[in-house]
Order: sequence, then structure tokens, then C-alpha cells
Amino acid sequence: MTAQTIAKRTEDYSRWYTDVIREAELADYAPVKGCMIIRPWGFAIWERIRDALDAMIKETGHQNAYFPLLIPESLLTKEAEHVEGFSPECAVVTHGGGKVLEEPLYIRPTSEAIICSTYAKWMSSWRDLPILINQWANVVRWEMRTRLFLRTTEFLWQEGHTAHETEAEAREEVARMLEVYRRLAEDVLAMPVVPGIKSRSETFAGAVETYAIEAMMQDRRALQAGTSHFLGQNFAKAYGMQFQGRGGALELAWSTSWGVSTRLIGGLIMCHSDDAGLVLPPSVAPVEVVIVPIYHSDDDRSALVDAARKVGEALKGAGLRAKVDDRDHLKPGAKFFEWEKKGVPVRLEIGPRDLAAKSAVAVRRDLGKAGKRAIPFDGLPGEVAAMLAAMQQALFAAARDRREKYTFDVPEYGPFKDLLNGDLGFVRAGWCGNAACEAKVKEETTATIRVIPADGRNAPGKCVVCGTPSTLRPIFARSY
RNA sequence: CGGGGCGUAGCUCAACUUGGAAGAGCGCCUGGUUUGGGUCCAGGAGGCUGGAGGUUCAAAUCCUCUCGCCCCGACCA
Repeated sequence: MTAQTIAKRTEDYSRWYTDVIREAELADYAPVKGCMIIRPWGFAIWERIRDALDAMIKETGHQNAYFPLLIPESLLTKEAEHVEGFSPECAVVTHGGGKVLEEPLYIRPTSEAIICSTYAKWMSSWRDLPILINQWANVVRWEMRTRLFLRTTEFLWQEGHTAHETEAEAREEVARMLEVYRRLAEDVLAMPVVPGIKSRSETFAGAVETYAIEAMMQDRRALQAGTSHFLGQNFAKAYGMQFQGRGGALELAWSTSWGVSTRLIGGLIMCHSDDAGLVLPPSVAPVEVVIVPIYHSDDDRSALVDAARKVGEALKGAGLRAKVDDRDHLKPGAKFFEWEKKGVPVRLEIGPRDLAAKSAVAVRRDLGKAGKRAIPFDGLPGEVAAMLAAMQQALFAAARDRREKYTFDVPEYGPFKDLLNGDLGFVRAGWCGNAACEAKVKEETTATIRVIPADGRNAPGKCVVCGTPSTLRPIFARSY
């Protein structure tokens, strides 16, 4: 027996998290602090997410483009709040070609500066609007404390940047993309989220408003999974995004930006995985079904590997991502453990008994051995597809039930603090909108306002901290 | 930036307290054996002990400095 290599969630949640990543071979540490190497299995998951989201971004009328990594200091510093927010966490290039550069170049922490200044050149008439562009890129933020996928010094993301003629159009765009993110999280990642607006203190540097989707992890902490910013005319002023309007006057554009990152993979892990390792929702699994032939002799071997391959071809023919594990130097048990750690949703075992019965034993990753059942070869692709669909639903339902179970309505400050300090989940409560009350909660519980959902924006009540009448009802939680 | 832990084989670590020939398990390579939940046996490859300096007849071990990583906090959209 090989020793257990993954810590139990109940004993050491953060150790468990890094163990799952290591054992599933999702990522590795790099020579530079906070940087991570995304290994093929991890990157294949990212590609699944990326391809799904890319299609949605294009369906909503956006085009992809690419802007450069290096941003001149003078450009980044034009929007005061923006630079104040980002400057401390920027990496700066000071040398090039063996010489000290005349002007330092910032490695982008986000691309508003370079993109907005470019848009300024591209717009002269209202007919040039809207500009709807997305880019897939890497960014660097010198975070003090890093964690694989959740907060790395360099990470991959997409950032959409749009410019519009009117405020209403820009606001529509912000809402549209937040909804795209909600669909991505819930329908693809099987991760239920709460969409809503951020408080002022949590708003993106330079934005007028920040909207986000917030998910609950298995340790009941919150994870911000995606953001959509209404930038108003702040960046238009800073970067000269003006155009001649329908009436002939010069007008400032209204802009937005929105992004999700490789952090989503961290969310996936903490949302669905268990003590045996990674659990992947079928829609993002690089391999949906793995087929393991089981044999006792060389004669058996060729017949069973053949059968496994035929089944594999049939599944692939039905559009499923199937893999036959025909490695001869590993016993079936070793293969089972390996694919479990990697989160493959369905395993098919085909041994002599199954071959004789013309069926395969199927095991769903989230149900384990208890859910074993035999499925006849005839109709296998349909049955497996149904199992995958059921698993996708089951993962979502389990995560949603967990979130609902651990979301509380607490009007009194005492119990409110206890719940948050006990890491017991999301807490909904009235808030007067005053930053001082928000800060007090943070100081006394380390929890923050994660998001103010739509139904919490006009909800008469009393501020949980100061007791004055309130209309806001945010979700408070500790977060990653 | 504060607190804690740690750098020794690909990985996890032992040897350090009390200086005296660098080890184990896993993984890897060869051959055989095995295969319905991590087979077993035999043989083998693999190290400037993170780096620099110091003390000493002798340093993985003691001292100084340095680089880096992990965890907890502060910070973070």
C-alpha cells in the first residue's frame, strides 16, 4: 500500500488544496516566487474553460485582439486612482538591450492603460462605436502572498475592454458580461455563483462600479470568480477617448472592462474535489471517460485491450472524450487511483467476465465504488453520455445545496460576528452603506462584503453594525 | 513587511543536538513475476548536502552573511 498523499479536507484544508493540485499534476512551482508552471493536465482544463468562454464572448459580439505586455510608465500613471491601486504591485522593466531605459516599462497588471489609449486613436465619430474587444493574455501582479491558481504572480486571463457612445449602452455591456460569467460558472464549471455589485472599498481601481460573481468553496469561504467593471468616463478622460457625437459636439466615451482568470481552476478544485483528489465536472474534463482493460494472461490481454479500444472508438464516435489506458506495466488498481486523483468523471472497467457478458463496469468519480454498475456494450455511448450529464447536474446541485445550507440571515451584530469568525459561511445582513461600518466588520471578523445581490439593493432594514435604517443587504463572508 | 517552518538523490525525508567515509522509502532503468482497488523478487543508475565566507586536522552538522520556497497574518480587484 502506498501512503495517503492527500491531506484530508477536515484536517488541513489548505494542505489538501495543494496536495490535490500536485497529485493531479495540474501545476508545479516555478523558480520565481509566486509563479507557477501549468502542467498539461491543468492546461487542458484551462483550454476547456477558455474555449467555452471564448465562444460566448464571440456570440455576444466581441472580437479578439492582442495588445502588448509592456506599458510605458507615463501611460499607466494617467488615471490617478488606477495607478494608485496598481503601482505597488507592478513589476517594472528598467533595462533593455544592456542599457538603462529612458522610461521604465511596466509589465501589465491589467491593460486598461494601453488599450484605452489605443481606442482613443481609433475613435473619431460616434459611428466608430462601440468598440468591443477581448484579449487572452498573461498579466503580472506582485502579490505578497500567493497560492497556486488562486493568486499567482503571473496568471492567465481574458480581459474584455469596450467603449460605448452612451452610459446606458456601457451599463448594458457590464450586465451582459456578468451574465456570461454566471453562465460559464454555473453551466460549465457547475459552480453556483451569486452575481452582484461590489461595495466602494472593493471596487476596481479607477472604476465607477464593479460587479462580480461570488462562489462558496467547500470550506465555506468566498471566491471572487469573475468581475465586470463599469468604468464610466474615468478612463475616457485620462486617455482621451473622445468622439464627435450625433449632435456634432465632442463627447467622452463610456467604457467597461471585464475578466476571468486561471483562478477559476482554483475555484473548481475547492468547489468539487474530495479527499481522494480532483473531481472534474464533465464539461471541463480533458478526458471524460477512461477505459481500463483487466486481464490475467497474455491471451486475455490482446482480447481485452482490443475490446477496450473498440469501446473507446465507439465513445469517441459519439463525441465523447475517451481514453483507453492500455499501459501494461501498471495493475488496474494503480490506474484507478491515478485517474481518480486526476478527476476523470467516468471510469469503465472491462475484464474477462465483462467481455463474456458483453458489458463494462462503470464508475462515476463523485459516487465512487458504491456507484458501480454494469452497462451492456450496446448503447454504451448513450449511457455514458447520460452518466456524464447526470454528474454535471449532481455536482452543481451539491454545491448549490451547500451554499444554501451555509447562507444565513442574521440581523443582530453579536451572532453575525460569531458566524463570520467561525467561518460558517455567507451571512446576509442590512448595511447602511457607510464605509466605516464595513471597515468595522472587516476589523472584527476579517470578513468583507463580497457582493450586494440584485435583491439586496432595495431591501429595507437596519444596518447590522450601527442599527440605522438601511436599504442594502449584502453578503458578508471571509474570502480567498 | 511581521511570525513560524524548511532548503541533503526526480519526490518525501533521515543523519545535524554531541563535527569523523552521505542514507532510507517512493519514483526511475534491466530482467522475471503479477494484473477485478496502489504486485512481488533480483540487479542497477542517480548527490559539489541552495550559495558565499569563517572556525577546525576534519563541516550536511558549528558561526556569519546571502538567495529561495512553504504555511499563518497584514495586503490584494
